[in-house]
Amino acid sequence: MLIVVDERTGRAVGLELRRVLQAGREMQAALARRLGVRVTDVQAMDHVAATDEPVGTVELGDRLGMRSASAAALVGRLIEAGHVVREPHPADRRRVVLTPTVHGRAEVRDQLAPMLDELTAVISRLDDSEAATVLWFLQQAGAVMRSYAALDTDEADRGD
Amino acid sequence: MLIVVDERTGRAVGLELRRVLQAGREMQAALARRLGVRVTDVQAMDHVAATDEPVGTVELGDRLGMRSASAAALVGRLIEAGHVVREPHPADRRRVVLTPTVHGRAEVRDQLAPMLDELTAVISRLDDSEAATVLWFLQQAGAVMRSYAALDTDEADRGD
DNA sequence: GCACATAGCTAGTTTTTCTAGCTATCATGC
DNA sequence: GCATGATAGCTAGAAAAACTAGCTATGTGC
Repeated sequence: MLIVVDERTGRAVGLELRRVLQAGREMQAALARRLGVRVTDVQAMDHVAATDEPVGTVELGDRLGMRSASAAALVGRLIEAGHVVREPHPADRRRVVLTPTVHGRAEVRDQLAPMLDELTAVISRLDDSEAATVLWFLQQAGAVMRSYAALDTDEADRGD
Repeated sequence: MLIVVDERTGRAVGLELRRVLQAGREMQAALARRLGVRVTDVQAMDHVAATDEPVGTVELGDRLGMRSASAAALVGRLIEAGHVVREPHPADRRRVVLTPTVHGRAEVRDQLAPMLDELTAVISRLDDSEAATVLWFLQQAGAVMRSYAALDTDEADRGD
């Protein structure tokens, strides 16, 4: 077995990733307070706004760990608040496509702007190869976590 | 102004960080399902188990973005489920110190073990200097997000 | 000692999520 | 082409969680 990172550093990286996830939660809690909404709603907006492929009600619920009925209620709230719009899916008439409104997108962006600027500043201190390393790590870590989450979906089908 | 990372790569790093935070949420949602508890409870366990300094009821609530009353109820649930114990703070008699039980810690660890192994494998593919870069970035990103969250606490004091 | 802030809790209310079950649409096998 | 089963989304009513308001006890600063 190849060990290129000494054990202590490896532990530190893992721990720091955990702390980043925690910090992300704290940040979202703060954002939710500022916008006057619940944490769930902020998380939902993040998922609606960030994905390349369109998100529907059930998909959104899966990602947030809630049932489809709860997700439907959540989407209703977001629509009523004017944060997202619900449109029919072009190819599948069962589905809907959720898209953030200009207003919803701007509200979040305005609140996060100072933090995103700082984050950009941090990134800009990396040189090209360092940025590539960080990018690779984030991709790998994200993939590992997503595959763990996907495993659960399969098990849920068994209905234990 | 010094730009060492080209704009496209910088954007990619920021986006990937966002995706990691999302993946972290999905992972926790999956973990919550497997353990048969709510997402909030898993997040609470994470904060109770991970910090160097002891966490109390109010502090826990702050990190999760909830009021102290809700946090007290949450702690009650965790205690009743046998996941944490509540002990008096050694120096401040107003406070309590929350500590995960052996049982609670083991339950989470068992469920996460396969994912943590994969994560360790990813980290071990970094050489020393790469790991240092990743560690630095995670520390910086975490700090930025935490300081954003802390800002909110100040504003909340103004009670607007 | 006194005023004020902080940690934690209880009680009652509001909000959110859940379970159960329904319709409509899609995918598959015959 | 049409059953069969799966999937996306929704409604209704029940259960759970978070909220507001307000309280006690302890700590902090004058």
